Amino acid sequence: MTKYQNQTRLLAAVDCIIFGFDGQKLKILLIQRGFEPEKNNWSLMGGFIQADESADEAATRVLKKLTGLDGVYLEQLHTFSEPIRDPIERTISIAYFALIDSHRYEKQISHEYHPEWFPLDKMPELIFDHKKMVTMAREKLRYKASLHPILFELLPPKFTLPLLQSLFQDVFETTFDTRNFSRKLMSTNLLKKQKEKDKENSKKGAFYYKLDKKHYKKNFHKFLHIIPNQNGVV
Amino acid sequence: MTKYQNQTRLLAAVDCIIFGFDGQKLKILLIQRGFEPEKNNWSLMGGFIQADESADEAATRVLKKLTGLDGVYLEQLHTFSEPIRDPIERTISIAYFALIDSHRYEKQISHEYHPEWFPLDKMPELIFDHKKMVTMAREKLRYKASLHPILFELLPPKFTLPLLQSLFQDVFETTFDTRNFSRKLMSTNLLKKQKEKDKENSKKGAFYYKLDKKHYKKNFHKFLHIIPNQNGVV
DNA sequence: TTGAATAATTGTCATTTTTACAATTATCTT
DNA sequence: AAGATAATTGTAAAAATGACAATTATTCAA
Repeated sequence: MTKYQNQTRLLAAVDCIIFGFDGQKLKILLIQRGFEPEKNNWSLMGGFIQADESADEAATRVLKKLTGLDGVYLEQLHTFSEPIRDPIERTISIAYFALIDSHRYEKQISHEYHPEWFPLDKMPELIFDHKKMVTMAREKLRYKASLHPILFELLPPKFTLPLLQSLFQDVFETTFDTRNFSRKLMSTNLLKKQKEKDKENSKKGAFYYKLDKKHYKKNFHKFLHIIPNQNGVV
Repeated sequence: MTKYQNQTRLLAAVDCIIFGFDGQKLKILLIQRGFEPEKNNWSLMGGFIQADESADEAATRVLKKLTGLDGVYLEQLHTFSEPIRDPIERTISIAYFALIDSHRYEKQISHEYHPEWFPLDKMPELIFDHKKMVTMAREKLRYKASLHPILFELLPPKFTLPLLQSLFQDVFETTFDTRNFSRKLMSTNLLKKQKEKDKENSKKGAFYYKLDKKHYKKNFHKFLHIIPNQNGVV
């Protein structure tokens, strides 16, 4: 059979908004673009979709090329398709957001792209419409995190309650009452208390917790409202 | 500057999952495809993205072409990009879901595409991956509707509480206690009681309500949990 | 006119969840 | 042994939810 007639062909790319948490701040991973136009300017990690791969596969490939990581939380965010978003040639971009445990990442990073972590309030100018992508990713992260336990994807396998709370506080730009936060999280039955403590960050030490993986997968949909009034959350 | 070298160009289309409510059942609008392949088989309404338009614009155009309607609730759902989803030529499809007041629609329908409403449990076979799109759209509709007041988009400007409840019940495939449902909806302050009643459907008649548009836009994010336990909702 | 039929409307109480608020505990350092 | 630091834990009031059925407005027929 013949091809479709008289239609516009265009390029399709993926771009990844990669979130990480270093124990202090939520950050995103940016690279310096390696080719023209906008060569050496800050950009999301991305790449063109190849003839034999889906967008999901392309995003997974691109993410692995940069971080070396498999099995990363990756979710399609939105497709950006303004005709002139890329000045060289029409390219639509399917944006994905990824959540990674930055400790795992440190060991395997590819330095080929000059990647760097930026706190969200200290991001440089970005090429094309990447700023808009980041904004949308951030909104979606908040939205999902207020309903589903996705923020655990940013943490190492063992983590303390104070660390967990500081992550939530940073994501939502607010503070929580320790007692209420702890109770809420415990009520999910997602956390398994360990016997060891983390003694690095305090004298008393804080108990480690692990995620109950089975419970996590089973109850991903029925999480809870972390944020009482979702002001400004999309 | 020269174009990007050695990359695959492909076609980009939009497909619309159009939901409507006729007072009885939630339905979706399907058409019979007008060209090969799969000519005359049931399909979502769609079209190729043109050179000068974004995906949003394409979806709006396609929707208007079929329904004649402007200002319809339209939201990007997901991009489908399997390499072989269209056997003729590689085409990625950006799927949108639309919510329309089917009363408005009836007056302006285009019969060029042989459109027909189908209840969700009586859909015919669909071409390509359109079944998957519908499934995802339905999940997203439930998900959003349990958190945000989007179902009003399916109703005429004036509607009764019994009608509203039957819509919710159909979407969530459950029943609600009338007293609790009413209390919950009233607590949103989204509804303005009218003085007239609908006498068509009962002897006593049910009061009409209108949506408080200002409140609606302002508080779209802070709706409520209609569904007590979101079992099976994504 | 009255009574029966139909469907809409409204109220209460027990339970659960949420929120606000501070004292106690474990450990290290001096 | 005392002081410093940060983690851990409890309780009571308020709000939201869930489970339950009686009352009301209207029409139609006797």
